[in-house]
Parts: sequence; structure tokens; C-alpha cells
Amino acid sequence: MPELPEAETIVRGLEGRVPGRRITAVEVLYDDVIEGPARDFADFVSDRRIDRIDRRGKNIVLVLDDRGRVVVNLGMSGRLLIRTPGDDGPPPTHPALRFRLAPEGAGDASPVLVYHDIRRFGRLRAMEPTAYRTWSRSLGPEPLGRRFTAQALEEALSHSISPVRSWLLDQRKLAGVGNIYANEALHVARVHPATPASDISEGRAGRLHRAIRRVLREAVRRRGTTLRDYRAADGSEGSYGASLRVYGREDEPCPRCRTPVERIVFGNRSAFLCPRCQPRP
DNA sequence: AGTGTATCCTGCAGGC
DNA sequence: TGCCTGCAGGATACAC
Repeated sequence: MPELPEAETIVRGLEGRVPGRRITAVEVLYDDVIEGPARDFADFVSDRRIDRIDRRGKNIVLVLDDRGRVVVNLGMSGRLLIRTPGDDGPPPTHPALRFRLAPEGAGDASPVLVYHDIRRFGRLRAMEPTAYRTWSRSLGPEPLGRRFTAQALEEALSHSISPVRSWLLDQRKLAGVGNIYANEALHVARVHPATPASDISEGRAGRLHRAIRRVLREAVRRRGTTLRDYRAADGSEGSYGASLRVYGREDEPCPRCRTPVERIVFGNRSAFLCPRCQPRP
């Protein structure tokens, strides 16, 4: 998926419509999208009110009135859609789970929060507050948060000999960056994706830090990147795809120097780079 | 510690 | 048209 900007866009789309509502029923169409027994999940959320919608890295977090959490990881093709019965538009093609939400008052329609996932790599996990804290602590810092500084990045990189692109994808190191934005940020920072993390000097770490934040902020502003499956909570598409510099643009000219963009594969994922702007370390 | 490989799934594009 | 291969915003488990 859905990386940080897409998760953030979904959260913003749900914020005005979901908090304050009670979950009156859960309908599980595919139990493989739930971690653990579907019965336990249904018991955990049934009749709970959703107080708040949060995000942690790429994950969307429903905060319940008893402080329990439902953590939604969208995998590759997950969507969280808010629908009101009777609203227009074609019905979702691959619903996997539905939360029926209570109407707010007389005459108010009861909305449905649909977890939709073509490939079903996504997961919904119910967590008690303690388990949630433990899980959250296992993730790295938020790239747009205060704790993620250039110094912190430089320090963290210095302990790893992994290729920097692999490092950026590791959610335990930094929470929210995936393959699209890792490649984009590395191009902006003029760092080759295969550069060993610890080879990144102080100056380049600073550049990379700025590039990560700049790319993610701009992608949030554009409501994410829709390549195929990603949609915001209202079903709309993100427009950052038009701003992509290298991701998915093999053989197209580098926006900076017109050299054809290269695709290489490591860590079982494609990496895209400009061989001139991002020379091999 | 780090890497390549495979797995979970479905859909789509491209080649023949 | 149809069949085949490869590829896809992720995460994890495994052997080496």
C-alpha cells in the first residue's frame, strides 16, 4: 500500500465521519484478514464506540472507548471505505469485512466502514492497550514527527551495513516509508539505493532526512499515490503519481538530468534510480 | 546481522 | 481470443 501518506489520507477521510459512532455489528467475509479467531475479534469490537482514528507508520488505528485498539495494516491492496447505504457509486468489489456503525440520531443513516482488499495481504488486529504500546514501541520513529531528526537518522544509519533502501523499508527503523517513497527520497537526496547505510556521511544523512520529509509531506498534500488499488476513505484517488521522479519510470528521463532511469532488483524489490544523479557508492 | 527465497493472494499488462 | 509469464505501495519465516 499504502505507505504513510496513503494511511494518513485515509485517516483524515474517516475523521469527520467515524469517531463518536458505535460499532453495532461486524460482518467477516474473509477471516484471513483478521489476526486470530474471528469470534474473538468480533467480541473485542462489538458494541464499542470508536473514539478516535490514529495512524502509526503505515497502520491505521481505531481507538475504542475502552482504550482497546484495532490496528489495520493495508498490505498491498487494502482499503478502508466509509459508505452510507443509499449513497451512489458502485458497491465495493472485494469487501473482506464490514463494521456497521450506529446512526447518530433519528433520521441519520447508519454508515458502514468496509475493509476492502483484493489480495488480502492486509490484516486487522485487535489489541489491548498494553499490547498496543508494546507493538507501537517495536516500530521506529514517525518520519514526520519531532523525534526524527537529521542527527537521529545519521546515528541510526551508522549501525547498519544494509543497503539504505532496505534500511528505509524496515519498519523497526523508521515507520511509514515503503518502496515508492524510499526510492523517491533517495533520488531527491542523490543517494544510490544500494549504498551501505553506514557509508552515508553526515552531510548526506542530512540531505536524506530533508528529502524523506519533503517527499512524504508533498505526497500527503496530494492525498497519496494511486497506482492501482489504493483509494482514500471516500473512494477517491491520490494524485502524487504524476509527481513521481523515478518510481515505476524505468527508461524514462531523469527529471533532473534526463539520463534514463534504471531499475535494479535487490531485497526482492525493484529499485529505481538515476545512474548519473545517484552514482554507485 | 544480513541476504536471497518463498509464501500469502488477485488482477492486469504484455508477448506470442 | 486465449494462454502464459512477470509484476505489483507489504510482511514474515526460513536457510545460509
